[in-house]
Amino acid sequence: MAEPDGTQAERDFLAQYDPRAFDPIAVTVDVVALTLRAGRLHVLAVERGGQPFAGRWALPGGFVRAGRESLDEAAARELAEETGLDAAALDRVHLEQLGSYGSPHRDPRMHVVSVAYLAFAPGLPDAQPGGDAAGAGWLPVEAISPAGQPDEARPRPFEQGRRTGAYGGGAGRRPGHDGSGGLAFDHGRILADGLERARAKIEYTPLATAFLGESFTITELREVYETVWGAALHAGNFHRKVLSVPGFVESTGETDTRPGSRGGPRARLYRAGDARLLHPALLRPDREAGVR
Amino acid sequence: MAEPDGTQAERDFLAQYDPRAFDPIAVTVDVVALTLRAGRLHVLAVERGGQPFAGRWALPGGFVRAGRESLDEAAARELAEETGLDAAALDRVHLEQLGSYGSPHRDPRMHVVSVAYLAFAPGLPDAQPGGDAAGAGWLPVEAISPAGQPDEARPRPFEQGRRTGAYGGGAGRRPGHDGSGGLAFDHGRILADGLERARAKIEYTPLATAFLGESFTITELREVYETVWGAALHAGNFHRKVLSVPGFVESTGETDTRPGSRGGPRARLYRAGDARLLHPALLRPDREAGVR
DNA sequence: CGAGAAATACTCATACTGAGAACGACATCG
DNA sequence: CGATGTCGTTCTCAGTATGAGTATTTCTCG
Repeated sequence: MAEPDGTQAERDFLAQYDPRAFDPIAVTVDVVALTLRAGRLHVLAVERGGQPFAGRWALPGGFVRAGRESLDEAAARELAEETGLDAAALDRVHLEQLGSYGSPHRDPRMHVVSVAYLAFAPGLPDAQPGGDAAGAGWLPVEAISPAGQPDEARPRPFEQGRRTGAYGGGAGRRPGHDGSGGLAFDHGRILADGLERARAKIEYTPLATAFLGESFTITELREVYETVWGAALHAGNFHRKVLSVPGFVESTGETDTRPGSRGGPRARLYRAGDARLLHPALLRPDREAGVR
Repeated sequence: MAEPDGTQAERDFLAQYDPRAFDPIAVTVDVVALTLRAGRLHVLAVERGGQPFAGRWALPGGFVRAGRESLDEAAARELAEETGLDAAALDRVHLEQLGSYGSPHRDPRMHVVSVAYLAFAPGLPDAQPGGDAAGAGWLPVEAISPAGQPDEARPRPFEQGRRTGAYGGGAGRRPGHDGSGGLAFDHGRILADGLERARAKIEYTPLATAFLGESFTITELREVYETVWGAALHAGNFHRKVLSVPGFVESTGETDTRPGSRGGPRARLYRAGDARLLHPALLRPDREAGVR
């Protein structure tokens, strides 16, 4: 970048655009962090301590530290604070910018522009309250977002062994159940946008693997797609497709040691390949052609 | 939305996050407005009047009016100011959010978060300086953005009749030719992101028609794709494809009256259909599978 | 009028997709 | 232990989409 002509520029600028007088807009980052727990899609949420929306769930987020961090850094910091993950664990989390929300009255206190981020995380431990939040936890998305699940019904019965306790972490109370069922501010909208982005993104990128551990079976990968898309997929065709797309997954040469829950052979294990884009893409079933 | 408990909240908030002391971040919108002129992709740019980057080209943009407009409204306003279009003409312009840019020092004066928008416009009249810009004009993207054109070479000779004067509008000077060839601030990066988004977006949406007038020929539509993608397409296959995707275009029943430049029959005319998404999509040639 | 160019249509080989079936490994139940 | 059912994996087959090339007709230009 070129060097500015500091003094002169600064004088002009500040005279015309004094932040206090003309531009009292706050900038925050909010994170839609998604993970899979017990075969259901969950989103990280915090319980608001103060007004407005006290006691309601909200997306984790906070103010960008002016002059000291980029938006990406702010999002990573907020995510780390709320999940309690260290840098190494965060490395395995995919984090991308989702979009910005800046209606003048989305926050009743002042004009706040929020830059939303979307995160895909493998199964994570219970969240922990960070910052000024009263509690934090993973919420099943279909419990909050009207657009949480696509039009379809639930994918299939799907009962995995482990605990089904959905509200992990901090508080034992269950805020957000005030009838609206929604998140604070416009976070319901942000979540819906994040979910749509996630559904679209796993079509043409290998990011579905970001929901899984180091190694996984094709069936586990298929369950990620089924859960995120909310639709059942043909197991045989999915298998063929995944193995035929170059760089999607690579074999570890090993076989799953865990016994299948209801019989069947031990599945082979794979790890994420080196592709950044899937070609050809895995398209969602239906999509009802054009018009929608 | 629920009603805030104003007073208490406001006290807490302001105590902790006084805009002046803790959060002097300015919020702007910048617009990557693309159009086709003489078979080449052009971007709307303004010549900077003051420091920093005085005399350099930059994307049109400006501060969001706190408490008075949303980000979308601010972007539409900036675009209207710079192009001089009225509301009716703007209606035919596609405008969508591109992403936000917030590195602490992207503007040397202070921390500025810029929300970038992407606009697709049909051939427009010369731009007019609006606001504090010294000049405004449509610049051929390959003249500025290193990533302006995809890896490929120029699509094909392509010489259309009219004036090739690229720098329309305001000033007769040609700023930006200081050796770097780039735009001010990080606008080169924003432009590159906008171009990539545009290339991707015309794959699965009918937005290529937004670069054309009310009615157009299949060949004109193909030229949009060729220009944006920077690659020649097979005319016959393109024709078959466009007509086979439901809702992409619909026939007007009429035939082009203008004589072809170098012979050939009069082409049939079409208008944009009602599809929002193309299915199946029109994929860019090659894309070199996975890894990239 | 003849050459060349362009709009559109057609052909053919190949690739990808959805649906279904086959087969063998494994668990659980009786 | 054997019957029964589940599940991972592979195959087959038909329908559809794609890339490349060619044919036909209608123009303009010289």
